[in-house]
Amino acid sequence: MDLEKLILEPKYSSETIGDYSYRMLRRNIICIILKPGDSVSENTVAAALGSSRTPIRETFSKLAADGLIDVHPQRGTYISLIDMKRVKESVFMRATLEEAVMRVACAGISEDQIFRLEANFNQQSFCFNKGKMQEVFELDNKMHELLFEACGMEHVWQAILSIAADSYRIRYLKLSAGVRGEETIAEHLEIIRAIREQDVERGCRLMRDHVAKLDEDVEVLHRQHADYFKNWER
Amino acid sequence: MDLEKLILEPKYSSETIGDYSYRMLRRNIICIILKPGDSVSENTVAAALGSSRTPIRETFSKLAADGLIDVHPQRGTYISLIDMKRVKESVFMRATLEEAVMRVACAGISEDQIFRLEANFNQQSFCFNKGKMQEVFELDNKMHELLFEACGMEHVWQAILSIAADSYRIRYLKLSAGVRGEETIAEHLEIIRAIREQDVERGCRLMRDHVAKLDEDVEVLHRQHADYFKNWER
DNA sequence: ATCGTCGTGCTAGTATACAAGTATGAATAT
DNA sequence: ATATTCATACTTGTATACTAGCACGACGAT
Repeated sequence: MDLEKLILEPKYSSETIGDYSYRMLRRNIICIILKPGDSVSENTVAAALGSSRTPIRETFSKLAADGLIDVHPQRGTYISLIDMKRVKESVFMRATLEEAVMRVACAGISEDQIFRLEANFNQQSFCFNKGKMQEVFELDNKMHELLFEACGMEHVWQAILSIAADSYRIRYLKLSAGVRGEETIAEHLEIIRAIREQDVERGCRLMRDHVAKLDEDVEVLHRQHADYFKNWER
Repeated sequence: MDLEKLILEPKYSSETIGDYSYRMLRRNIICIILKPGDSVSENTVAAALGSSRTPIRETFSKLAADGLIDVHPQRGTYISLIDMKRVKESVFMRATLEEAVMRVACAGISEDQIFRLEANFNQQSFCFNKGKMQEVFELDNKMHELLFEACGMEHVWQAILSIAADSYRIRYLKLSAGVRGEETIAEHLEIIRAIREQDVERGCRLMRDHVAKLDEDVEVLHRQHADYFKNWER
């Protein structure tokens, strides 16, 4: 185990150690700093973050619920492999729900909500041109969250997140590999335009296709890092 | 706080105290033994279950994620009010996803899967006639889980569960009040029949209506227990 | 050389003690 | 009678110590 390379942002003074360690660990797992199969232990993480085991245990419990770690009592804990079965289900779920939400959004959301989406897109475009892919990644996620929020579906987005962690790892790998960066942003622009023009059918189709594209072009990832995956069978 | 009336099933020897306490607390909250607004504390629960605070803390963390308790640091923890906003989102999500899953199921699932659904229905009907509403409640939930499982969507069902706790409390209240018990079971029969006959459109419509009916006839609950709810505005 | 035994060190699960902040109510001053 | 102060008890957050079980390697018997 090798936690020196952990990316550690500063801790907000208001947040508890438990919240902080969850934020950091989740981020490091999704960004493949902690690699699938790597071993972690409550003790070493606690030491790396300069805390005791108690708040780390809470964090492990949440990460296990996310499917990001596998806890084997009395044996050890490991960063989970990316489960393609889970990814497939996550894509099905997102495609279904985001289409339904697009139907609501295209029926009409407030001008302010549209502005927020456009402002987010503006930042995405800017960061992409500057090569700040980490920021693009987070803005992408945030844009979808904004859409659910605009439709009063915050909790539905939370539910999606609860099984989307593996999809995030794939999305991050693809972004790192330079796969489908520009196209993705272009699709975002089209989606926002459909919302503005209240073009329901086009918007739904765009969103359905957009989400489904997550598991396109993943073969190249599998070739490079076959040991990151499980339940691959395509 | 008044934990004498907690229903405590025996603990499986294999499960940890953390898992056991989560199972018991969740059950007692959903069955309104612990009432919305009631105060609970890590200490008193630990004492009631004869354990220390550590595993109870994990349980509290999970219950908070489910939206079943509200933790106020240094002040106290309370059984959360039933959030009608969350219920509304949960119904939207279930209606959308269960329809999509029905589309898969009606396209053809194995004979064995259909048998399991029918066996479950048979038990539902039996228990209902015997007045065993607690069992009916659990078989109802199980039936929907079986359907997702038959379509290879176990994780999607898990995601639904992650925001469905409040809906469960409502469903339980309705069942206790004798609201729409028989109709619900009749609908289950129709749904299974549609699957067997591979009648996609009828199956989807039945399921959509079935799920949406959760927030029908809830006014009577609100009249009886207005203090159980928040974000009521209908 | 191979197999089995046992000890050592690691793991996660649990118990307990302490820290820091909040609500409450009694005591006191006005 | 009312307002203020302050001690106290209770809350969750954190740290630490202990328990039980597994992996692994050294060592010895065969």
